[in-house]
Amino acid sequence: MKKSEKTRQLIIEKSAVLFNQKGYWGTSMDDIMRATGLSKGGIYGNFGKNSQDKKGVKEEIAVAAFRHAVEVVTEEIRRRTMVIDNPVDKLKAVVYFYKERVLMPPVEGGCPIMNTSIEADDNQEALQEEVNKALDIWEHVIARVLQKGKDKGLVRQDINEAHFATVFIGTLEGGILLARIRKSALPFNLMAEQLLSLIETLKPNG
Amino acid sequence: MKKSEKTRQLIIEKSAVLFNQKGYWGTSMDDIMRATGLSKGGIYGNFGKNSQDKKGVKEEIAVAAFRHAVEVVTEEIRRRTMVIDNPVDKLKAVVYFYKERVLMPPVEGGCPIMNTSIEADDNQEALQEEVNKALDIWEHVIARVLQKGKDKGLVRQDINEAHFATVFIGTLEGGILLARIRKSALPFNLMAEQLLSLIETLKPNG
DNA sequence: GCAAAAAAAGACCAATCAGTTTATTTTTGT
DNA sequence: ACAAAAATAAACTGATTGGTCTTTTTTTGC
Repeated sequence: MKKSEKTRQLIIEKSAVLFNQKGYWGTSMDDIMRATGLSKGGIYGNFGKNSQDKKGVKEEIAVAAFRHAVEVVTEEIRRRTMVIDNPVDKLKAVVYFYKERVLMPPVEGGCPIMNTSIEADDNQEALQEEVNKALDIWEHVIARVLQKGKDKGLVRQDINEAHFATVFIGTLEGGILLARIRKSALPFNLMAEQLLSLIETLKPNG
Repeated sequence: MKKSEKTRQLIIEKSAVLFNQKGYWGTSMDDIMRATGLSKGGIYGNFGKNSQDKKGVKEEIAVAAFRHAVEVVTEEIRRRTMVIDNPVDKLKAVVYFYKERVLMPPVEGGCPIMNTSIEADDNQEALQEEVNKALDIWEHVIARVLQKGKDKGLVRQDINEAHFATVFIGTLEGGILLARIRKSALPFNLMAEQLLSLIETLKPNG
């Protein structure tokens, strides 16, 4: 790994936390310099290289940081759920994961999808698109789990996987939002209760 | 009504939209000047009056703007629901309202509670507190509707009003978030479906 | 180990930030 | 209608914004 790639990674990792905590407009290049210990040259020398001009380096970093933040979260969830075979238990494990971590999220600041989507300006198309991509992936992962469950006869055939995935994510996000406002896990736990009942209804012969 | 009060109201109304759309850090005093057609003097002359110095006028406006935005939303919902007596139908009407308005919200930019809570910095205690107050009121309103329903025998006695209120709001917010990311009402409608079923379970003798 | 290339430091830029101040206009109470 | 008071305009402040540029240092390929 070249030096520049290491530095790039450092910038991405440090700024991912900054952006997730303080938002895009609340984070300055100076913040990123301080967090990485780099100078202007160190930052601008590693970003904006492959584009005609360096206008928009901050947004370029924000996009890379967002991708990284999502990757960190998904990786932690993957670690927790990959050992679980049963699709119903797998989904429950995701809920349990969030129950443990709503107030101590993998990336400080909360859910990157929620934070980024809400703050992303209309002219920040790149960021908006990244958010949509991340959501697409999430929904597909859940839908695939359900499909496999159907194939094995562990999930009812009349379930619409895509629709279930949307409700699953929406309920989690709603719970995360309230828990963060209240600085308490209780609101999330109430949402989780609903979600766990909903997951139960996936089982056939119920 | 004195002139200054009219101007104050103008500033609050215009900046409520700005803050809800572009966020606190994304909105500048210049934006507010342009939106109101006022100069620096016009803005700073009407805010920061009752405090020792004028440091923090922007946040003072943001707090007033947030209160106003919440008031606009609640007023619209009140208009729609006050004619409904049955508590179950009343809650359903709230869901219907959001179904119609997720992509055309009373205040452009979406739900002020969601937007403000996510962007509000840790040092912006005033804003955080306003968000919590607004959420308190919302939860109490819903809880009171449920309590009245219990009194009339239209709602099951074993329902925890406060908990139900939290799940109600959380599900709405989760739906709003996804709908706004997708720029589509579909995700909200799926969440609304769940919520309407949940509301049905409030009925006794079910 | 050395020259070429890459990376980083840091001074610098114009633009913009929130906020202040003074001069002028408008509103107000009489 | 008029004087006092309130409201507003607009020039100004110093700090900070994202980004550029030149110089120095470090890494790289041989």
